[in-house]
Amino acid sequence: MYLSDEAIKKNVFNAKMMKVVLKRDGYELNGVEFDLLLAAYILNPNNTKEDFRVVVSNFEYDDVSYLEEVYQKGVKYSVPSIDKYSLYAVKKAKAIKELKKEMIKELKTNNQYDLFYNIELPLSSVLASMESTGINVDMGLLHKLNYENKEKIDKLVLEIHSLAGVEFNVSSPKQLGEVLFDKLNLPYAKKTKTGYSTNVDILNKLRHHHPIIEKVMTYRTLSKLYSTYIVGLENSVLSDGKIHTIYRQAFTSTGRLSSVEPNLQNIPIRYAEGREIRKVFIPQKGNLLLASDYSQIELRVLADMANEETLIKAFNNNEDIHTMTAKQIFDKDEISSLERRQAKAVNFGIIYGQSAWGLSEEININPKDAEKFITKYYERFNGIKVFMDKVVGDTKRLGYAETIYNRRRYIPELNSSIYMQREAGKRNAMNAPIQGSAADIIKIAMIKIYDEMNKLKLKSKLLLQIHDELVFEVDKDEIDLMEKLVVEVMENCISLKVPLKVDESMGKNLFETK
DNA sequence: ATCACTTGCAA
DNA sequence: TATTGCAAGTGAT
Ligand SMILES: [Mg+2]
Repeated sequence: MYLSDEAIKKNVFNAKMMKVVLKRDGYELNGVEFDLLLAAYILNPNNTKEDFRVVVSNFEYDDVSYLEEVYQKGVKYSVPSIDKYSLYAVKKAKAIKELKKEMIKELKTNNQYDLFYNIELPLSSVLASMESTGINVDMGLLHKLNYENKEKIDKLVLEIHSLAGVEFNVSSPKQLGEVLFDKLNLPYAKKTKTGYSTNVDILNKLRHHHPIIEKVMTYRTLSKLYSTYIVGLENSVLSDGKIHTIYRQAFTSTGRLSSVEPNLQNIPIRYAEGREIRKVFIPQKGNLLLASDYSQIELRVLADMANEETLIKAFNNNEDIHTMTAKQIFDKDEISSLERRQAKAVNFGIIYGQSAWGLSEEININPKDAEKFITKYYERFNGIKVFMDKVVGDTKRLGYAETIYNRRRYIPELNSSIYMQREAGKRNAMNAPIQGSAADIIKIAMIKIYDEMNKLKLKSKLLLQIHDELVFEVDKDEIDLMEKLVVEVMENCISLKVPLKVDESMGKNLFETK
């Protein structure tokens, strides 16, 4: 009753975790009006630890033990005695009580109370529900993929040893480097801190120099899939047959979420072999999966924030943005697929604050041409240029960059005496408002969708968030309703100078949704 | 055990 | 010398 009573207000540290743990034991937690973890994160997302003591230390408060003291480290880890834990709990409660007022005051001073109270706090309930629900997994298929991949990898290793004329650990970049560049004397030897570089860019250049290269590349692909996505996911399935990822809500410096144990925000999709993994993610009986993703949300956010006329017009006319960009920077009307690809890279680069050199490396052109593209881009999209210069200037002056919803990222590196750090600081400053505002927007959409689904007492569930995409488990009786509801809310949850566009796709597994 | 490093997966 | 992440395997400590 105390826990579930909305009218009894609670002040806590990490409401999301509390809700998930309590739910597991059959208790509901409602009425949270202050979460110190979230408040501290909003006040400064660089302070990113989840240890209570470490967080409050940033507010000059030290009368609480470190987690390590309460639980011990490593093998010595143990559940503390009741007395020890009680003291810890009471100290935490006291700290929350004492810090609450000044933290809320600071949030209000910064115009961040709305972000705290109306976005992050309600979002913690949405995320708790997503974590508790979990996503269903086809264990049989996962085991089958395990067997098939193991066989392929074993064969590849034998072939690679034979081609090398020596047995070695193919997974060791050190040993592989020595085989390729010392024993086989292949070109493009490039040093890293610890030895030769053997990453995919290097291997690609070596493709036609020796038949071992192709095999090594296939080995890399398959062993990545095997270790991280087949064995890794198998080990993450709980006794309910589901995977329950944990979202870190108070961690990234831009305001994005991240996903751990396992990370469900980096499931393969770009290449066919890896994409197969997606077939193991299936809905519960009587449901389908619905994936809804924002189209070009970061460029749309940029168009809005920079008030860039040409870009705004293009989005309002629902033009293909990369083709439009190509027309502008190449000064012509007919755009080849290569030119579109290059323009797409430029658009990406703009969001990341990329240099001409970086762009040239990315799309294999010479730095001079890359420089021309970028110059032309800023000429044709002058609003972007003005905006980026303003962001860097403001950030240097204020110490932080900010999003549409006043989320801050402090960037002290901008005043560093070291050139590289200053340059990195500029890129961080240019990227933070874009990536961060996109994160704000999808968070708002999640809250509104979750509220609406509860109001309508729907059986469907929000399962996953992948930065610009939401995945739902949709009851077969609610398909039409959910398709409409999700697009409607995602596209209209905020109003920018450009429309937001959402693509939806329904399927029997995560492979089919797209 | 823990850590730094390299590599590769996603938006 | 492109942003934000997580995690596996190796090899050193
Ligand atoms: Mg998208």
